[in-house]
Amino acid sequence: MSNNKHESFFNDVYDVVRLIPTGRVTSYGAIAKYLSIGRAARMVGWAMNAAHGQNPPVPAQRVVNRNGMLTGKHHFKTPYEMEELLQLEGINVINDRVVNFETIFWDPNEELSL
DNA sequence: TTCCTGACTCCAG
DNA sequence: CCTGGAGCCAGGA
Repeated sequence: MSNNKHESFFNDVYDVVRLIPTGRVTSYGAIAKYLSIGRAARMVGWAMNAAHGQNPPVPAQRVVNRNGMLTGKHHFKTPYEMEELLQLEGINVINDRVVNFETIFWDPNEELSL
């Protein structure tokens, strides 16, 4: 990943998100921890806010909060898009929450070797 | 410059 | 189990 400060921070986040396998999800906090910014999980969400229109695309729908809830759904084109994208990838969502979250959770801190 | 607001988490009651 | 406060840090007013 890059060495620069905040400019590359967004790109670092995007890179990690792009590595999330189809059918899996991770959390803002897990990404923050992986990027060594510890508790600044909000920044990951902030980065997602600017992730629209990136090339290659950033699968922001695969990033949810620590409980598997789709807290960012309102930031998509429509409030249903996030859920729909996940369903297309085989991820079930009920009541704004990822079903079987614990099982399909993908932790960059474990899946990616530092 | 100060104040406020988050696509978050953790911890104390 | 639920609620509130604090930490986090970048931007906008």
